[in-house]
Amino acid sequence: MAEISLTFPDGNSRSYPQGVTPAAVAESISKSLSKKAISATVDGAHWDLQWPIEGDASIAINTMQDEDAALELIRHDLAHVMARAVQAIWPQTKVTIGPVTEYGWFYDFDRAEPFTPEDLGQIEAKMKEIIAARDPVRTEIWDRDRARQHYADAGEPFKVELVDRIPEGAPIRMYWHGDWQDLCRGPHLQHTGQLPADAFKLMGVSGAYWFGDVNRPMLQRVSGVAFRNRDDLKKYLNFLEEAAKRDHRRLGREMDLFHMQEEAPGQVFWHPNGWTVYTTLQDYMRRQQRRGGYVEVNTPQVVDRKLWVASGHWEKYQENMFIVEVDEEHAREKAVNALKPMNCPCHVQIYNQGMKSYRDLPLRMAEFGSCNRYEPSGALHGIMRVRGFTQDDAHIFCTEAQIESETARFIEFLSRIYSDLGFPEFEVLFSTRPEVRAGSDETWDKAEAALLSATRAAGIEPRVNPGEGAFYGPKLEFTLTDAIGRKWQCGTHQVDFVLPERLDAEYVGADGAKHRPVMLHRACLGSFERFIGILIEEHAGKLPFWLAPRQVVVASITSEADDYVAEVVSALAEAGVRAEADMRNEKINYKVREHSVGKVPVILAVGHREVEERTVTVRRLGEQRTEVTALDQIVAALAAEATPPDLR
RNA sequence: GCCGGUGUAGCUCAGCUGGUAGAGCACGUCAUUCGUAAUGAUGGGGUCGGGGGUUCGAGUCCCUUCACCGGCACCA
Repeated sequence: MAEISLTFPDGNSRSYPQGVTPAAVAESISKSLSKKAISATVDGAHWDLQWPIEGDASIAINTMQDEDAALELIRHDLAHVMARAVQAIWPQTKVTIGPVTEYGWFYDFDRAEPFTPEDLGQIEAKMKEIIAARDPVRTEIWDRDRARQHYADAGEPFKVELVDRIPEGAPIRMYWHGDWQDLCRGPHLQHTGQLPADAFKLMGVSGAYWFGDVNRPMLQRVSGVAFRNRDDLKKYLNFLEEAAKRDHRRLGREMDLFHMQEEAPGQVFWHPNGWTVYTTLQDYMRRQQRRGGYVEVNTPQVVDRKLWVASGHWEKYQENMFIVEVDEEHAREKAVNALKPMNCPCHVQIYNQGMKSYRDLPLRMAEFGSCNRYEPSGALHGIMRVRGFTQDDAHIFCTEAQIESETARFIEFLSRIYSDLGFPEFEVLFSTRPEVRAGSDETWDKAEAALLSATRAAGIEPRVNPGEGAFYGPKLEFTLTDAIGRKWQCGTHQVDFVLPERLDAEYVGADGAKHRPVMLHRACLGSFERFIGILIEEHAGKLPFWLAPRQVVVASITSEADDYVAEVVSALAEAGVRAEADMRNEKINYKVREHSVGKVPVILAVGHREVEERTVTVRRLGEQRTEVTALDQIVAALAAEATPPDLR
């Protein structure tokens, strides 16, 4: 029999018969390794212990110490164990797919009855039984007809479809966990007893379309999380609790920033505190835009259908628009208007007033554009995904030759803003031409090259997202990562060849002839609503001092200090600090607690001593420590801190 | 939009198998003037998300509708 040579991680090689399995290799090394082994890595591929190795290769035997392999196997085997448990309890359930996710797995089932949250406990108990049974896992490769027939006989139509979808030439692997069988690409553990029975948890039930397609049946997804040990699971559950505490919907209420109500779903009622954050951020953006060479405009909310037809929105975006019909007395038919879902068509109207020359370009037109989109009800989420919002929007009208320099300029503009707002790091995604598109290949070549080279010139290598560009042009998307690792796409920069054409924008070139400008759609924050939501969650409500809605509370310890409290508050207000007095007849403990819960960054406590010495006792949010400081000193210090980053 | 869940006082939540709504916090009043995360007493506050039905009787059961939550789909 032919021999092959396997090279171990330490560099040593040994020869084995061709077709040897990693299980046998582990066995040949030591009894204990063969027990502990969970899988192998063969030439970089994750390899089942039962799969034969047919040629010379590098090999490493994985154990639970190898985190990546261990987590993948634990989660993947748990998916199978769960599906088995579900079919054991409800035999009529049809199985579909059960992949590994970031922290666990899910399995989609087809069953007439819905799973209830109470069912989860039962499923979990059954899973633990299966783990305790230490059932062996085995695998075979079948041919397509046999696999298809097997699933057809078993009444598993989804599996039949999966068999059909496996590409020609790829092995069709059948797996057994004990006597329970599933189609699976593997790899899997040796036996169910290798699963940690105390390190997983079922998290919930939800709906999911088969293959993500709205037109296909809706399945029931049961999902879980799993780790290598109980501590890791606990850590993860803790993390979820922490994330829940940062939830902007909860903090929005606790900090009295905004509320939402049934009568205006997906729209924000900004309270004084929240509106302070909003306007502070907007003031900052307005200064940045002026500095960045933009002109600011403002355009109508309710616009006649004619414009949306011309721009193409009526055809492509209508179901997302709020339509407003107006019955006018002498008109033949109702006037049909729509609330603007985007600002671009209106900006072109301003551009089109008067003849533009190439000397006017690039023309950077910004608007804090208030838009309304009829988002599907299921998409709404706090102030992050809403139906009424304001974008920090701008359109740059320029020539094709200016795309590159304007892109570079925008990336610089956005970098500074993100850095000021506490996000020095961001990722860039570059979406290239889709199948269906407007504009010539030559134009696309130029635009894509311009975006790419401008991004690279900024020292950023974008991740390419092939074919995901808009039909009207390629785009860059800018994504922030927050303090707990979640990603938020905020900024965007899109080239548009189509809208200037549709809305007939033109300029007179140096040659005296008329030309089409290119439009660049761009935003940094995206929408104020969403960005403020991100800021709240990023900082867990403890916003940077300059953005904090209530910056300072001056709290009296005894009512004899009231006059001095008022004096301190007005000194701070005079210096541009948002300060308020708390002269209520309450103990200082009570006041400190209340304002700490309200995330006020600085509490100044004053009693007899402070009145006499003209000082204040400073307590910063989250610190136990207090510090006595002279009044004029703290006023100057807080005034400096309250200054927005761009004015320092 | 789809699947599932939830909706009781401003907030967080209790209210068993139907018998006519309750706590803590918040708010008002009074007392207390207090040194860094809840002082005490006392008072007011709910057509139980909306509509319809079953029933002698509905917060509780049924239907319907709206909103929210978790996913899926969507985010040209």
